[in-house]
Amino acid sequence: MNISDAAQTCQLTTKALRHYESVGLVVPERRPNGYREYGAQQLKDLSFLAHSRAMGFSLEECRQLLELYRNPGRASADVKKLAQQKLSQLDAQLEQLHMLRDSLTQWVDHCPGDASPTCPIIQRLSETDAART
Amino acid sequence: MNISDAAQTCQLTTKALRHYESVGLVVPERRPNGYREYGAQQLKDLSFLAHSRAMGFSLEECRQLLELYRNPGRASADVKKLAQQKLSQLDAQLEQLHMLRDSLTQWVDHCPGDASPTCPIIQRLSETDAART
DNA sequence: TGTTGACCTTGACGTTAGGGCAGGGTCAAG
DNA sequence: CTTGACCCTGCCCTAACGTCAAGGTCAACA
Repeated sequence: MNISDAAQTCQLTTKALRHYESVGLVVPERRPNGYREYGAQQLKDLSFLAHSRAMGFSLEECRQLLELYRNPGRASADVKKLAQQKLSQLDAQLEQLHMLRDSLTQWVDHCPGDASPTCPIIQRLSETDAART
Repeated sequence: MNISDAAQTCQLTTKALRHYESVGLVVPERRPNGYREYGAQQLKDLSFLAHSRAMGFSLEECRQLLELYRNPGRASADVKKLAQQKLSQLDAQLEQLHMLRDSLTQWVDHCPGDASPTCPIIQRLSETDAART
């Protein structure tokens, strides 16, 4: 299967597929004319990759997941560990973003939003250092 | 004030300050020897920038905020609009991350985490396309 | 047979917001 | 006069591709 068909099948772009090959994640065969030939196994790997990426895993994390996916002798504990790591990252990120959102929401609520220059948002951002809400 | 003192004062790095200058955000004077000289206004701008960055605004968004900050004739409505845009982005990102976290949490909960290769996480990631939780 | 248009190849550069390093100039203290 | 702590510019690096350019290949159609 050609690269663009493989890409469409797996909901990816041709550029992504070339990238995955360049970093050694999914390496297709080559036909005599130099065209990439994606086989059934590659297509499965690419789908797995696409789903892993969609779940927020980085390419390096995907590399580890893919290794486990390909290894029938894997231990589910290893998979779980990777997932839990990602979960921790997600939680940390969520906490951070929540705080930003809460602050920003308050600031927006207190901003008149009219033609006057007085604005609590600007004031907060310019405060040298003090108790900030 | 020298660049490293300015950086320390504003909780930034010298590299960041040089970067902000290179993109025209905060441009200090130069002394005869070529050293950057950060004045009171630059320090205020940099603090404002640091706080804006910490609130999740991109440098381009910071550029607009800085423009409003510097302009005494600004309308708070313009500031509010930028903040609301950022808020929308944050909400969208939070929603996305929440969904990821919820799915991942379920998958982790259902993974035995032992030495067996059977793992719902791997299974979910390799499903060609079906109803996924 | 020739030619077009759609596909494929590689390679280089752009993106964000700086980090890190190399090579070299400047300054203040001892 | 030297040493160490600064400062300067410029280049390459990050993640995960997107975009563009120049050129090779292929299948169909006149």
